[in-house]
Amino acid sequence: MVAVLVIEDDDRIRLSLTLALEDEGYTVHAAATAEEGLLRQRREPADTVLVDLMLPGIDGFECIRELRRADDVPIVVVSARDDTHDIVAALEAGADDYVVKPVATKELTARLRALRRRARAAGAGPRATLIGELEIRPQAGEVLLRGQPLALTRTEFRLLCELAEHAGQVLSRQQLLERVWEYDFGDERLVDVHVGRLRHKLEDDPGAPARLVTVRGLGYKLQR
Amino acid sequence: MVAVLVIEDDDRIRLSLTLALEDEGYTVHAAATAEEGLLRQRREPADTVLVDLMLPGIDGFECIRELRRADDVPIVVVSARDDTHDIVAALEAGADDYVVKPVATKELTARLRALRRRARAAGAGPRATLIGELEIRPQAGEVLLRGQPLALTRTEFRLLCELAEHAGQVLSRQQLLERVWEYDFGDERLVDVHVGRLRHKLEDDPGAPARLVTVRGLGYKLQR
DNA sequence: GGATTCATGACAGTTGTGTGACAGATCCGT
DNA sequence: ACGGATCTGTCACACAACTGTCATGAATCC
Repeated sequence: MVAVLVIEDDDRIRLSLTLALEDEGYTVHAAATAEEGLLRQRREPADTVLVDLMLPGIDGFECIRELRRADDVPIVVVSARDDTHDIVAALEAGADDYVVKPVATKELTARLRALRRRARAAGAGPRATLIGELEIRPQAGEVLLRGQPLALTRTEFRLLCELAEHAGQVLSRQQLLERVWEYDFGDERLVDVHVGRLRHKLEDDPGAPARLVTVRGLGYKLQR
Repeated sequence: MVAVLVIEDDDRIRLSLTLALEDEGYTVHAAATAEEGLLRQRREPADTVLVDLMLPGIDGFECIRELRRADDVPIVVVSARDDTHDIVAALEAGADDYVVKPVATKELTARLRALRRRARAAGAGPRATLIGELEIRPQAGEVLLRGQPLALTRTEFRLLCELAEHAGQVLSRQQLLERVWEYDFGDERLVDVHVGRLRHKLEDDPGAPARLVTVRGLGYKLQR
């Protein structure tokens, strides 16, 4: 299931894009503002983003830069025919491609396919996600707590990613060893140590963990 | 036997979905309201849920969020063709996929198969179940009493699971020893002690047990 | 009333978890 | 290549939580 995020303030254009893309078999996430689109992308990342340049509030350029900050999801800009200057600026801001209004469905889907193929060839990884007050950006290799970046080591980062991917579920030390360290056997206490170190960085009170909790006898769990 | 829960208020659509799915070999749990569906899913979890967005009382979105809270059962949304905004909202609420009315049986079963395949690949575990006011979530390693988490030890948790799996039936001390402790022999009084401890955590008045009752001469039983 | 069954508090041994110390590995700038 | 800083994995110890046993007394049965 391929998902496309459409950020477009004009209701009629947004709806027509949505229907056209759905007819082509895409799952469409629609947003009327950059803010809404960015939030949506954080919570449930699409595989490609289609963004109009003329938006109320945060404009298209800023929106592109913000999307880029999280990961390298392919971005297609939608612009008016004569905005050549804007198109250049958008590509500079980080967009990958553009289409001009009025949008021809055939052309749009062709470009989306091309972009996705390129992205896949480049080996696209997992997308950024938000869990509670934690934002994880695998591409950028960074984690934000309430918007503030956390300085995590690589192991801590991978451990957190693994826990985040199964947020709300308990992961055993064995599972974590296998997935984070790729050890098929080994000392499970290793996990404890790194969990402890991670807690010092992401818990307000490491003595009473609220986010990364221990489930005695079972393992660890990242609260949703 | 694969079970699908269908939550749909329109009698005709519900019936037609039920018949279509049964023809495809699914076991169908049908519910006309979100309340009924949620209850049903807790008591007798299906492998996939099909939910209409327009429901009386608790609406489809809330219903999706509630289902998600318990476990990661695949959820498919059924919506009217032009509810694109609603579809987006539903996916945001935690749905995995959607189909639009009128539902084509072929498409529906294809999507169900795809979802189930994905769920299996992700290694789905046992589903959450509800017994009276008790909710057991094996994946999250937690038990809720009226929505409040209970701090159970591992033995207590396993004992409760065993009793829950046969809720309403009496289990002898010997059976519990074998299944929870994997002792083929041993002191049956051990069970008494742990039942007592469990009662302190899940009975309102441990002196007069209402949920975990003893059947003198036979064993213990968890009330449905 | 005596026998049986069950509930419970106390207790000691066991297990599970958190953490600080440390030495080797790795990274990085010079 | 060198030296310092950071990171990683191991270990030992402390402490808290859990477990199983036992003794005692209450409830129930015959």
